[in-house]
This record gives sequence, C-alpha cells and structure tokens, in this order.
Amino acid sequence: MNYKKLITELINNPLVTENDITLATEGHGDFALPCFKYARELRKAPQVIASDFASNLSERDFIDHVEVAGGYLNFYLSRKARVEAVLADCADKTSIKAVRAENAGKTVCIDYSSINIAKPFHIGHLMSTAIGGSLYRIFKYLGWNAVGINHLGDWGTQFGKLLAAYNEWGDKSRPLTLNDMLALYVRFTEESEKNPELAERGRTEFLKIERGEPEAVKTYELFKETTLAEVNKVYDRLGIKFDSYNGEAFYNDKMEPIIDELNAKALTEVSDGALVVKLDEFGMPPCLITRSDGATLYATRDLAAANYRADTYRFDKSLYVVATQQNLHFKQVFKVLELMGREWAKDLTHVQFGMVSYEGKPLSTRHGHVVFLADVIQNTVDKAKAIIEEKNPVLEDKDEIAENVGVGAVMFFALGTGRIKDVDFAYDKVLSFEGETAPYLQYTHARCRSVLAKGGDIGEVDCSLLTDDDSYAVIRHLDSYADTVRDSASKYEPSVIARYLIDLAQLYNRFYISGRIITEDKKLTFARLALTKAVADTLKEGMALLLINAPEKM
RNA sequence: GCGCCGGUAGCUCAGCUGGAUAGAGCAACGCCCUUCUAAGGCGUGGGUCGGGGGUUCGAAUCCCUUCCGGCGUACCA
Repeated sequence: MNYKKLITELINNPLVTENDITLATEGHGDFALPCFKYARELRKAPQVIASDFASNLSERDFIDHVEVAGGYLNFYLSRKARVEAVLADCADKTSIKAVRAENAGKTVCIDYSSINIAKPFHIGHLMSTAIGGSLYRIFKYLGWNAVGINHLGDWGTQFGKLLAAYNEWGDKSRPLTLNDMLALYVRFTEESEKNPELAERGRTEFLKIERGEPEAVKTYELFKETTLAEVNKVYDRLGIKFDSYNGEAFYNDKMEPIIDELNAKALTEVSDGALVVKLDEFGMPPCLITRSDGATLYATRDLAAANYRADTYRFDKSLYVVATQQNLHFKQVFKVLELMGREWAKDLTHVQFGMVSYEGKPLSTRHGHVVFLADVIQNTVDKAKAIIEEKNPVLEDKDEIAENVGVGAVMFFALGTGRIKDVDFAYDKVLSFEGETAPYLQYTHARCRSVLAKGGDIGEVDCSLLTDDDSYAVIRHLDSYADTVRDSASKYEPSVIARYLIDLAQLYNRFYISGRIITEDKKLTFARLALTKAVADTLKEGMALLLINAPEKM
C-alpha cells in the first residue's frame, strides 16, 4: 500500500510532495512529514506549519491519529486497517501482480556466469553466477521475459595448446575430465617453455580447429562437452538456468559485418598497425577492433554479441554481470555502439561486482591458489548434514535438507552483501550457519511451517488482534515486500532482498518468542497463524529469488 | 599520472535520491528451553561514520579537498 501517496493527498498542499513523506523513526508512528523546508516560503515556524497541516487534514479513515512533535508531523496509521490490507495482499498478491502488469512484454537479456571451457569452475565464478542467476529469477518474478546467456569462453589459441597436449599425453583409454584438461594445459605451458617446437604445435593445432579439420574439431568438441557436463552438475545443484550458451565461437562469423560497418561509418583508424576506434574525446583509450596481425579481440566479439542479442531478442535491457575489472572495456563497447547509431546502446548495463580473493591473495589457477566451487558446496552440505545429525537426528530426507541448507549458505555468502564490495573468501564465513545467513532464514521458515502444521486450518481472522507492537512490526515490514523486490531489480542488487528477508526473520522471531501462537483462544490463534503463514510464504518466495530453497522442516 | 570503486563498532556489513537517539550479525560477557523447532530470543559493553573544509534549520548521506586500500589504463579475456 502506498501510504506516502495517500498522506500527500490528505495534506493536499501544493508544497508537499510524496517524496517529502519519510518513514518515522522508532517511537514516532508510521510516517512523518518534516516541515522545516516550508518555513522560509510560508514564513512560519516549522511547528506551526505542522500544526496547520494537522488541523486542515481532510477525511482520514486509514489514519488513527497524528501528532506534532518539534517540526515534524507524525502519522499513526490505523493498525487494524493496515493489518487487514497487508494480510489480504499477502494472500492475493495484488501489489506483485500490479508490478507484473507494468512489466508485461518487456525483455531483459542477462549475461552471467560465462565460464571458460577447459578451466575449473572455482569461487571466482561464483559471484557472476549467483548474482546473474538471482537477477534472472527476480526479473522473471516481476513479469519480465528474461533471457539467461552463458557467454562461453570457448575460443582462442589455448585450445590449440590443449589439443596438442591431449594428442601428446592424453589418456584416451578413459573418459576425459576437467581436471585432466587442467593438468594437460599446465604441463603444456611448462614444457613449451623449454621446448619452442611444442609452442609451435599449439599454434598449428589451433589453426586446424579454425579450418574445421574434422579430427581437431572432434577433440575440441570433446573438451567443450566434458566441461559443460561437469559444470552443469554444479549449475543443477545451484538451480541456475540458461537459455543460451552462445559464446565466443558462436560470434566468429558475426564480427566481419561489424568491422565493415565501423569502417564504412569512418569510426576506425589504423594505429600502430591495429584497427581502433579512437575515444579520446570521451576520455577513454581507444577501443581495439583488430590486432596488428588482423586477429579480432574481446571488444570485437562483444560488439557482435550485443548486436546479435538486439536483433534476436529485441531486449528492453541487456545486462552484463561481469567483474568490476572490466569496467573500462564495457564503457568502451557501449560507447562504440552508441557511435554506430544503435539507439539501444543506452539499454546496456554493466552490472559489476567486486573482486574475489582467497586468504587475502588473488585467485590464480596457474599457481594453484584456487578453491573449487564444487568443493565449497560439498563442505557446506557436509556441515549441514552434521548439524542435522546433532540437532534433529529423526528428521526425514536429511540429505535433501542438508543439500538445501549447504547450497543456501553458499548463495547467501555471494548475495548477502552489496555486490560492489570486494570479498575475501574464507571457509568460516560460508560455514557460518548463525545470524545473518541462509540457514537462519530457512530455520525461521521451517519454524513457521512447523507451527502452521500444528495449528491446523485457519478460521476467520480478527485483524484487531494483531495490532500489538510485536505483531504490527512484522505487518509493517511485510507491507514493503513488493517495493523491496522492485527496488532490488532496479538496482540490479539481490542483496536488497537478502537484507529484507533477514529483517523479516528477525521481526518474526521476536514475535514468535513474545508469546504463544497456538493457545486455547481460538480467535487469537487464528490471527497469529495467519501472520505466521504470511511470513512463511514471503520468506519462501523471497529466498527463491536468491536461489535459496526453503525446506519445510530442518 | 589519469579513470572507476571502496573506507561506518575489534571483525563482516546495512544505512548514502539529506531528517528526530547511526543499525544488524559475528566475537566477548550475562540471562532465557517441563510449554508451538535454542540453526532461536533478551540484555551489557563497544562508534572522531578515514581526515579537513563547505552547503543547509539539519550531513554517514550533497559539494570541494586530502589520505589509505582495490581495480583498470591498446594489441589477454
């Protein structure tokens, strides 16, 4: 319910706009209007203005009373009416449906995860995967048509090297694994330093792939399939989905028209043998289109990809969930597209996130300073299992619940704080199951379900029984759910929802402890069960947006 | 050098489209399970919101400046 708007209408003064209404500080009602800013124009003291507004209020059924305190006019809403409205909205989803109606027909492309073929899936990939996967769900939830794109790193000379290494040392008698490929690649890098002939072999093998020689392509496809098969297991555990796996290889034949167009529009020039688009007047270094040897670059592929997505999906927004390191790259690409006259260039956004390090040092596959995502998940799941054995050994489906709790903990680690901050991965953080964590949310949800199961059917609810401070605090928070999800989408920031859910769980737990829900008093029991149900449903829906499952029991 | 981002309690963070006493979690200490899930709740201690200017009735929030840290800065992605 948009009370700010209602209050503004109630005051009905041209000076007062909706944005002037603020949430009241603890102990000062629900909403407040600070009247200081009108003092100059009205030539009156703020307190006087507040009292004037108060005495001129029109019909006000949703307000219980107002109070003038200092220069503030405080609004105390009619709690009973608000409880009714919130419980009704939780049940029929009116406000969420309204948001969906606004967004119907809109399309958003989300480029996320974007892993490299033949490279291990480590915690460095967690952020893009989790943030993108969450945004994918959030946008869908809000009525958008979302297109999830895994822009695979499946092209480049490293595949020639890997092919050479595989032909030389690969064990063809058993199925290839991701670890084998990593080992082969490392060995190749080491040995080719001593043996230049080997390095040359890498280049010629890549040429074979480029030319489409069947033998080479077959092995290259094997690398790709092997990687995807393993990585998909992780995606499945995390609940991550994609609609397209078109990556670098896919755009190989789509760059030439872009280069031709850039040349035709006289945007390019040759500099030190390379073809570039100069961006000096925009305060940026030039955007490299082709190398001096004629090879295309990262930017070239992204220009082609952006065009392809625009043509194919007709997006209203296109997001790139990529680390902040690539800030300049995207600025350049977006600017070049704008210079090419693409009116949709304004709809492209680099959704950047901070760097992931491990024990204070940057991650490095080559130096073995990596943490594999599958291992992290397994560790959190194992710990969840151990806690279940300790606290609730009679629980059914222990493995499934441990899986949900462990994966949830990993997701919350990635999505719980603002994405722009750098994060240092540490096991004690992901393995923490108390306080502001996914297990806390899941626990609260399971607690709700448990009470609901015991409480049975909910009869007619008397909303006046939920106007005490503990109950009303929960209601008030539930009231901002739809706005919170919308805010999270507009900021491309899943952590907004994470914070919201933590607060909701805290408020509910306080309510839960403050008195019994199921009592002899039928009417009171129904009212409290209704509140519990609203909280449980909201927690579950909100967690799903963060890729966190909500088990019924734990 | 220039550009982007961060700097809030011992630690991890929220608040940053300006509003009333700056909030959580973790860690520390002290309480609360014969009663609906203690993965929970309550309480105590803990803050020059990096520093300095400015704008304003009012600044963690806006502007300027400065320090510290991360990242980027043409043929990797």
